[in-house]
Amino acid sequence: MNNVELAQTFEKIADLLEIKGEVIYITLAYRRAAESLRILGQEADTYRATQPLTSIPGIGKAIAEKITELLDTGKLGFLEKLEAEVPVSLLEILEVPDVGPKKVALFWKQASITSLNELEIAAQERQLRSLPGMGEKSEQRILEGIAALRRRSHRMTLGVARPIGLRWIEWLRAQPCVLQAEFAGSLRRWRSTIGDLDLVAACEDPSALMAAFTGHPDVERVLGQGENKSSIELKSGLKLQLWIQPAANFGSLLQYATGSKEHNVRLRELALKQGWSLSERGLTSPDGKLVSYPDEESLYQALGLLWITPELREDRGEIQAALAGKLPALLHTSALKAELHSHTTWSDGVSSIREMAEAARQRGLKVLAITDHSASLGIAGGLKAEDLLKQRVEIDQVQKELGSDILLLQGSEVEIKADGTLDHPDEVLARLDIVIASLHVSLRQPRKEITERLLKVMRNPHVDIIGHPSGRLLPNREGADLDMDAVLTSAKEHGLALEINANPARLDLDEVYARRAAEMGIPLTINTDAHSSTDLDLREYGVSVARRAWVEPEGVINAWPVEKITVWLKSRGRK
DNA sequence: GCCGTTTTCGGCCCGACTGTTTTCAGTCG
Repeated sequence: MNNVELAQTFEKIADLLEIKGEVIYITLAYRRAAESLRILGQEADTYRATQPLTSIPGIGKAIAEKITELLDTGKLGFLEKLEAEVPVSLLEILEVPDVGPKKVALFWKQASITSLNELEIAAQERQLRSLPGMGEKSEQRILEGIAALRRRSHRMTLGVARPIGLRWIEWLRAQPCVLQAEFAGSLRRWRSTIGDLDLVAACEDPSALMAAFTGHPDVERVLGQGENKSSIELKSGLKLQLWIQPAANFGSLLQYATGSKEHNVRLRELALKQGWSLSERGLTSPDGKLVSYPDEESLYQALGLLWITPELREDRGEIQAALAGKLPALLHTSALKAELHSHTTWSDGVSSIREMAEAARQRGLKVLAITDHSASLGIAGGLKAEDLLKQRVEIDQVQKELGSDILLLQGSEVEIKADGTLDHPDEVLARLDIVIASLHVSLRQPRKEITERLLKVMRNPHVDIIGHPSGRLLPNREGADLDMDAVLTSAKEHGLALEINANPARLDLDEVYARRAAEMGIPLTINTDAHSSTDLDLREYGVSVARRAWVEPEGVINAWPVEKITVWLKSRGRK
């Protein structure tokens, strides 16, 4: 059982216990443990070989025993007993918006409803309104909720959400009373996928702004409307929330709406220890006096903290670090000097070598590696060995024309074939300036097989970088079922670099393994995998992964001085 | 169920909004 499966098991336990009516803090403990496992960056099975599971935050004696049972037997007696008490099909009802554990228990115990279909029929037949605490409106809301659930649009990638968020900010700032407006939530934290869009505004006439918001022409339904907070569903299915506060309190509001929820909980606990109570309205002193904060910096400062960049606000140690004055010095896009993964018209790119080089130079890059696909990736027009010789001539020519402003490297993104061999023979790889090996096909191989396939490639001394290691495609296609512990260990052993692919549909390595890799001292490389010159602007998405992974500039090859990059390549046997 | 520069027991974040209610419970973020 891997960490994701363990986490899902504990989330299921939490849901079932909540419906059962267990004390809320017990369910919270299971959820916290699940999250800890998700971000561990090392399989629990490997972890326990060197240190006790109870050293993981949020995991104590009871949950550690359950993990051990799951790892050793694949089963959990506690869960089996629980499932015999609480029907698992109730969990699908829990997904309905505005239906929580209390309502689920009510439907189950008082109306014998145990599935989504039964709930829908009962609502259609007007049987729910007679239950205690229910009425006509609640019944209608449940029918709407079921419909919303069925047409639910899945999470968006960051690359889709950012332009939408920016347009809404523009709209907000154009409204008459608005003094400040930002997007908040997971979009501001640069999470790789985004569910709903959270917006905040400072405005002295909130009711007018709320009316404009809920009356926007793109609105399909108004989900809620109040003085300080409203939420809408657009015709596209996207949900938006808007919070409004006076400008004097914009910092508290922005902080609150940015989250994450877990970060905010920790922050409030910290405030409480210092005798304050924290909310989106500001800090309340023990004698009930409310203090507002116009910006986030002053709010964090009031709690004795350095300002924490939104990317770190996930309750992964950032508050302790800020208290100790030891926040990481994170990477900025402007620090990137190199792009080591790009495609041109020689394979499936749309820009020429010259256009790519010019675009890279304009963006302040000092190194550009041209890494077109290898032959077997037929769909991408991959290059054969003889094509590489011809391409080298063109690269040399462009290099001569552009002079020393930018260093062009000839590389290849070599296909890792299903049997674990590479698409070019070693003598061809040896002639190149840099080699990326990537998985594109047969990603569904069983864990053992696909891990061994990748490890075999990593042992080849002519491979410098593993491109987008998992092969995932956001928001929906899972990556390969790799044993990442083994992959990271091998990268460390062979001095290989692992890529953080900056394409918002990839962001692969993800932040969990990027953090682990950096801790292990494995060099990371942030590349856009550009298929056009404008794709070079995707660098900021890759940087966001590194930032969320606490990676500092020294850990990223692209942020090294050019001389250090060439020294690294030489150390790998490149000329 | 977890955790400890107040505590190994007794705490564990906070407010807005909705609907059903005459003061509050449930849900959400």
